[in-house]
Amino acid sequence: MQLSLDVDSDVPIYQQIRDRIVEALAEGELAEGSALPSTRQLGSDLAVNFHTVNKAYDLLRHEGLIRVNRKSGAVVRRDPESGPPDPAFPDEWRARLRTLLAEAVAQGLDPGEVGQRVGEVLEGFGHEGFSHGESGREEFSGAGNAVVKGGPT
Amino acid sequence: MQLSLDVDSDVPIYQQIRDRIVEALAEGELAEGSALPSTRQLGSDLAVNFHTVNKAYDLLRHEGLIRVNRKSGAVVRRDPESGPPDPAFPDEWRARLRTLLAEAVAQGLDPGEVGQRVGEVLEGFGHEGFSHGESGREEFSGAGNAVVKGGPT
DNA sequence: CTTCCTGTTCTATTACATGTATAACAGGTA
DNA sequence: TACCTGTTATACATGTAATAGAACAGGAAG
Repeated sequence: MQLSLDVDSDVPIYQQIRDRIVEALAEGELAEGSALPSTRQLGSDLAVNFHTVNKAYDLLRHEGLIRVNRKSGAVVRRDPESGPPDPAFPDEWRARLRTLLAEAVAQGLDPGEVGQRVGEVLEGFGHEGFSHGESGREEFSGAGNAVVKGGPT
Repeated sequence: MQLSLDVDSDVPIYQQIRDRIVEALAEGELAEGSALPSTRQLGSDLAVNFHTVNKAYDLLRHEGLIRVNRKSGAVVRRDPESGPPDPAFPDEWRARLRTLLAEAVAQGLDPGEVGQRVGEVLEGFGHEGFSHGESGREEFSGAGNAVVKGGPT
C-alpha cells in the first residue's frame, strides 16, 4: 500500500489522507477488519502531526467507514452502533457527481469518453470492494511505505 | 435559469457560483456567446458581495470557460488568446473522479448502480452542451430569478 | 462632455480553517 | 510499572473566505 501525499496541493492534508483510505477501501485493498496504523504512527510515517491524521480518522468514523477504540486502534468496519448510514448521502453524492461530470463536459471532453473513463475506474473497484473481506487482519501500513510528493521549494 | 446557493453549506459561495455555471454550460443552458450578468448585478441578485462573484468569474476565466472584458461584460466562450487548455486537466480530473467514485463504492452503493447514475447525469448533458451555441445572446439571469437556500438560523 | 455602468485593483477587517505544538487524561497491554 | 493507544484541551501561526469601501479605466448613451 502506497499512501502518497502532495504537500503543495490545495487539498488539505487530512482530506488527502481520508481520500486515499477511501480509495483503498473501494479497491478492496483494505478489507473489513483490517487494522489501520495508529494516528501517531501514521503521522510519523507521513511526517505530519498526529492531530492531522486524527482529523482524517474522525472524518472516516463520521462517515461510518471505520471503527475506533483504544484497545485495537482504528479498524475498517461499518460500526453497527454508529447509527444507520446517512440517508442524505445519495443525494449529496449525486450533486457532487453532477458538478464533476459537468466540469469535464464543459472542458470539451466527449460525454462518451467520460463514460468510458468512469467505467475504467469502476473496473478497478470491481466486485472485491469492501464488506467482502474475510476478517483477516493484514497490516495496512508499516514503517516506511509512505510517500510524500512535493515539499519545500 | 435557477442559480441556487446554500449559505449553510461548507462549500464556499464563490465555488458554488462557479459550480452552478459550469453545470449550466454542460447542460447547454448557456450556449457560446451567452452573456452573463455583471458581477454587481449577480451579487445583488444573490445578496452577496460583488467581490465574491468576481472571484467566481476569475475561476471560470482561468479555466478558459468564459471571456471577460469591460465592453461586453462576461461572455461564455473559450478565449483563444488565453492560451491552450490546461494539459494537466485530464489527469487531475481523473484523480478527483476516482476519489468520488470510491466514496460511493465504500458507502455500499453497487458499482453497477453507480454506473447507471453516471449515465443519467450524462444524458442530461447530452450532445447539446457547450461550443454548439448559435452565438445568440440570451439573458443568463435577469432580476429575481436567483434562489438562496438556507440563511440565518 | 457628462453621466452611468462595466471590470479591475487596492486596502482593510472579521471570522473561520488549517496545521503544528504541548500537555494531560483514560484505558488496555506487556 | 512502563508503554502505547485514543481522546481532549489549549494555544499559536498562517492562510482563506467574505464583506466592505474606495478609487481608477474604458465603453455606452444621454
